[in-house]
Amino acid sequence: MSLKHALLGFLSYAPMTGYDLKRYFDQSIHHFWNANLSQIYPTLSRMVEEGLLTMEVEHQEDRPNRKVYTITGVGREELQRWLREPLGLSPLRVPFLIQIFFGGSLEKEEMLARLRHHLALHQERLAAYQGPVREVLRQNVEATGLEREGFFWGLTLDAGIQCEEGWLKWCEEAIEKIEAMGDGHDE
Amino acid sequence: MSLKHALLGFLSYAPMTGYDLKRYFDQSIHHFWNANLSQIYPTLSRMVEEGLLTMEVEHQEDRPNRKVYTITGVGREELQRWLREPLGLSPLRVPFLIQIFFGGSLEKEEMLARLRHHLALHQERLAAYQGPVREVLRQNVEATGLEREGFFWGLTLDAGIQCEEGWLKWCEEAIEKIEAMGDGHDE
DNA sequence: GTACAATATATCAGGTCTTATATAGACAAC
DNA sequence: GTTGTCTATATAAGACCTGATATATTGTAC
Repeated sequence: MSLKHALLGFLSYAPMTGYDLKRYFDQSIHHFWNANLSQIYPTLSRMVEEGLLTMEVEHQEDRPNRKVYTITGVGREELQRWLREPLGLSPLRVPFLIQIFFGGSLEKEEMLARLRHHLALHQERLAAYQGPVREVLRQNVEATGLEREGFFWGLTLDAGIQCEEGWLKWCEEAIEKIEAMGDGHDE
Repeated sequence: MSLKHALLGFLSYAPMTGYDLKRYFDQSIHHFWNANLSQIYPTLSRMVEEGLLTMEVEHQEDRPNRKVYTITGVGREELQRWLREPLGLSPLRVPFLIQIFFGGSLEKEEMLARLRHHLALHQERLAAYQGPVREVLRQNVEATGLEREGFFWGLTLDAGIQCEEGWLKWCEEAIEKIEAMGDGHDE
């Protein structure tokens, strides 16, 4: 289970609450793995049962108590073990390509609209990766001083950018090909 | 729910059993959407309840009866509606990048091993897309005569290829960068 | 001729993830 | 002044998906 190991990873930097962890997810690995609080909380509880984490309650008066999670020795070992484990390729899940696959019955203009919309979404995402997302990463390296770690954080962002560039190129080529087609349902 | 619409898509070509549908999935959209039989069967049942499909049992003596599913008018309408619906970008889920992200604590050689392994997997997959997968697609177009549909089937395969090429480039660049690093745990 | 894989069909248990809901203070908008 | 949104914390219901299991025939390997 990858979520478990992502949580171990962040908790190997410092003890945190589920809410803190969610913020780290959103800030740093959101471009290749997301998680909801409603998924993080029960997973943390399970990890305590498994001995990977310990939990301490910090009382607060004005809002719900903070449950601070700390990684155990067993947790660190498990993280190290998993980091060395060879993983297969993760299957893709792209609903948009289902629309394309069965798009034979749509008119040419409708298909073009779909593709142009998708192109715009990927352009936006690419711009975010190259701008604000890269910037947050840089700030995190500066704030923590984790130079070596930061190098690998950057690598994952490079992967996201490479991916987006691939999608952009594909969208552009697909649009060209469809524009070159005859009108209506034939070519 | 995308699975539902993928099933509607295939059933818009011809009536089929769950088992048949699984074969189509594996043959044609496997590179961007997969589904198990254990997921397909209950989904088909639900779709009958929703009025999107009808089911007829064909008795067989030597093996379990065939349950043949046929798309209804309502089902066709729902498919057409969905094909025109703008979709957001699907979030990526790449466990391998979690390993990279938290890989700062691994030795250089261990990281290189991870990346080279991953590179080989993507090379394999790219070769499959360019060879056998493309060939099966061509045969399906020939067998069905669905020229226009085949064009869109091909587009989805192009997307898969583009994606794989992006990954290959990323892996190669990452390997170069890490090789250029000093030994041990620094810089 | 016996073991193993593939074809053909399907269910069930359980794990993962999403969506909706709950509480409560602070702060901004209008 | 009240509506909305943000910070901060968490649970519950249910949808979605994976992995294991079941059965019976046909074909392949040794």
